[in-house]
Amino acid sequence: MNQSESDKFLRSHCPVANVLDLFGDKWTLLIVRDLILGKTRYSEFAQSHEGIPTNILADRLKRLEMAGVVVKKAYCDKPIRYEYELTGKGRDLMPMLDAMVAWADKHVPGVKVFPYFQRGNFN
Amino acid sequence: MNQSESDKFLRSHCPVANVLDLFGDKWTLLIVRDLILGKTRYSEFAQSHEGIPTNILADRLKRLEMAGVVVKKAYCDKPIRYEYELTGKGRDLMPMLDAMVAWADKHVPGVKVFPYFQRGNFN
DNA sequence: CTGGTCACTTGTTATTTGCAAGTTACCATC
DNA sequence: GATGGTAACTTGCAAATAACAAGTGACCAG
Repeated sequence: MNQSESDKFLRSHCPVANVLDLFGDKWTLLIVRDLILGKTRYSEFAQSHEGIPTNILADRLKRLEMAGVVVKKAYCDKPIRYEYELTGKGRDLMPMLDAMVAWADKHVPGVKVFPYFQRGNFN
Repeated sequence: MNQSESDKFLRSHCPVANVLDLFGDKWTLLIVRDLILGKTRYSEFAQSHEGIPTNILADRLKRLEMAGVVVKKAYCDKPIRYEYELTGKGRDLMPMLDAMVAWADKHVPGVKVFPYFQRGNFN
């Protein structure tokens, strides 16, 4: 999708709205979180505690790939198997996740911040 | 809602998942954005460029109020009219919005960062 | 008493989600 | 070589959610 094409579907030129167009749902950023935590495979994402439905997972991975946030590579030829990893664009989401973790840590009772996300690990 | 009650509905103890349970949709953070930009009334939120449907707006304001992110006050008795404003918990979302703005500014072509959100205005 | 504003609510249709099951392509064991 | 298992998906369908249009109630102004 080039810029003029994608422009046709922009809700607005607001940066917040544009982030929400890609990440504004209950699952997409959980996949990004898993990628940051070192997971790379479909089955690993599917096994995360929140229990993402597999059709949603496949759809979100496709969208993230199209958006250039992740890349899909074959890690095995026979049988063909894939792994996913964050691009630079994807890794640049870390400050956003960091801010989310900080907010939840302060305001949501009962959350457990896993070590990787503890404040200071992002930059 | 007390903690034991809310715990029953937690998808997980992950901070990211908890933020998404409240803000993981296409509209909620746009209302927060508008509040940060100084808007306070239902009609002002409804007039924002993205065109939020009014039933969604009413629903999201209710959820934000229940979550303690905004407070609703009468600014007029006859006829009774309300205005909304962010609580401390709501203002603490600013680093998250800031990170979203920074990401979009860097990675989404065609976004226009309004002055209030320019890097350095948050703290 | 007619028209207009504000803050919603209601009804209906369209879209998205959630869940279960099925598929394809292999490898490993009996 | 039949049975079972894993990985990475896809498909079908019911249920939940969202979008759009219209309606409501309480006022105020001319």
